[in-house]
Amino acid sequence: MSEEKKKDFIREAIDADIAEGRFDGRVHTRFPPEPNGYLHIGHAKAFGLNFQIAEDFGGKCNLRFDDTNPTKESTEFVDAIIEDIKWMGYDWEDRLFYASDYYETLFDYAMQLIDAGKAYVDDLSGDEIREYRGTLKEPGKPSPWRDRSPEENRTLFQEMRDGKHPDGSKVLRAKIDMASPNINMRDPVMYRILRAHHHRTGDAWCIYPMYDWAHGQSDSLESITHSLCSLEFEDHRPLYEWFLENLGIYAPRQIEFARLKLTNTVMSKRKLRTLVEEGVVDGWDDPRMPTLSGMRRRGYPPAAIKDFLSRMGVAKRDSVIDIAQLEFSVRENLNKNAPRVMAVLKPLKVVITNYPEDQVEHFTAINNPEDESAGTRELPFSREIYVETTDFWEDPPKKFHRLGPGREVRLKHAYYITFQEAIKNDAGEVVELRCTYDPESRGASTPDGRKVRGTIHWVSVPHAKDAEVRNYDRLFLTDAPDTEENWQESVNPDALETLQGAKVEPSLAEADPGSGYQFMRHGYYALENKPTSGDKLIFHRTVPLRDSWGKTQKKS
RNA sequence: UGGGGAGUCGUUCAAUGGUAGGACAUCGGCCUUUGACGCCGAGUAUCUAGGUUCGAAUCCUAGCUCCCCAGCCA
Repeated sequence: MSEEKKKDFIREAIDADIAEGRFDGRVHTRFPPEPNGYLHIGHAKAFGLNFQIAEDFGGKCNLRFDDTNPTKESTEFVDAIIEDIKWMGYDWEDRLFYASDYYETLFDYAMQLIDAGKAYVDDLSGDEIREYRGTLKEPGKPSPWRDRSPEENRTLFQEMRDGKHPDGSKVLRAKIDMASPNINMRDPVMYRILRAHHHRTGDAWCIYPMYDWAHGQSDSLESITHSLCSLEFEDHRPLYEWFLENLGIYAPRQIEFARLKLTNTVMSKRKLRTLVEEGVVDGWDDPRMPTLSGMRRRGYPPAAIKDFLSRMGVAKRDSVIDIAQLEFSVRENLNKNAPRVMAVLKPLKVVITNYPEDQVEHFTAINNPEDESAGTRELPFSREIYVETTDFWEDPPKKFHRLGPGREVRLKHAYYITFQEAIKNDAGEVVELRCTYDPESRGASTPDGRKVRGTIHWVSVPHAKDAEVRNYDRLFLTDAPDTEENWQESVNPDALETLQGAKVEPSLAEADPGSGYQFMRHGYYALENKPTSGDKLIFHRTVPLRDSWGKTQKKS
């Protein structure tokens, strides 16, 4: 289906490179996450693009952790990132790398620049460096240490590595141009002294490369042909090229694209981390989060996420995509793949007064009308059933095709029943319904072919299984909370609704953790994928069914 | 107002000098043993002003608006 789809500007650029014979026609990409948080759907756009392009062009894609800041990184994040990318169906084979694999090489490269008089050790403090850097309009001025000799720089830099200087006392900087209009070129810091335990190199190093110094060389070392990254690195490109050129090593082509943003959520790692740390959500994998682990738990199929991403395409313009677009892809996927089951979320007991007291019948139900191969299952039916509380209305509007005074409805797969009486408690609340059924309507249609407009779902009381159902809504009430000063005030307090007393059909007792279903007339739900205590079933609402009835109701 | 980017329906992606199109969203209608799905239909867009051209979203000029950059973060 995506065959006729227009190629994006990146693929066009790669086509052109191949046509020219650039990189000998090779295509080799990479996804370079920093292991300082969980991956979200924005990252999925980035790694999906890299892996997909490699696949489409018959090339390869590496996974490389850009682990240059040990104070923020951990193996927990490394493991989570690996799990998420695998879940999305991508494979880097044996090409799993870390920037920390290259620390030694990077150190040697730095020495090369020092020897060439293109890097120097600076004793200025952090504040001073900032002052000397100038502003967006004013050029910077050279550090007093800028003209140290290569010999002295070599000695000092070695001492930095050997731990002879305290944290923050010195840095290694590239000697480029303090007056450059591009601030990234004003003698950027290459190394800082940082006595921090690294998740892979342990305490072997007390100096760590800056991302800008590590990134381009890492791509070079891996013979990457196309370094795809987001827009904000556009003006770092000249710096990366400067490093590569002055080192005299292989240079990839960097192409920048716009990050993915979604409405009604936040996407920055800092904000996601805040939500986790302040307990606004239960963790990185809370189903309300835009993280891949959250979406997995919530029941979003990887294929639906991929479909969404391919529909969105890739461009350079800043955009915020309506989250409804994602939900569309999820619904479309689940509509084809999710088995239909009946679940009563807010149960109301119905006694079918003319149905034999101890009788149990079984009806054959189609598992998925969209997929014949999904087969059928047997549904037990008895005198007492649960129906949805909202499927009864004492004083219904005209177009309410459900239970109410004098109304007959179809019980999906079973019988027609007609409302007779509502039993109320002392508070006047309806606690039970009395109905009669038409034995002629077995299988939910009658010989006389009469029309019954309403069809409702139900669960047999003695066969029902208990379940907890968690209904999710948008995490934020506003379109772009990311741009708001007090963004946390836009958190949707009703983003989670927990229903404790749900009753579901017995077949669900055998459901696999993480598997998805359509609760008919409600939405798509996924069984909790984490170990739970007790035998209660916990379902997460993946996405509700579209509801034109609810929509028209709201209008009136 | 230094440098780097970007402006096309409500949203997003296309149209690469030749009829501005798709998807989502919205609004109608049909269908229905899920008020789902499906089907049919509708409306709404080229940032502005000039210029080149038979013809401009596309090329030129001048503006305007938005995003990114002054971490020893990535």
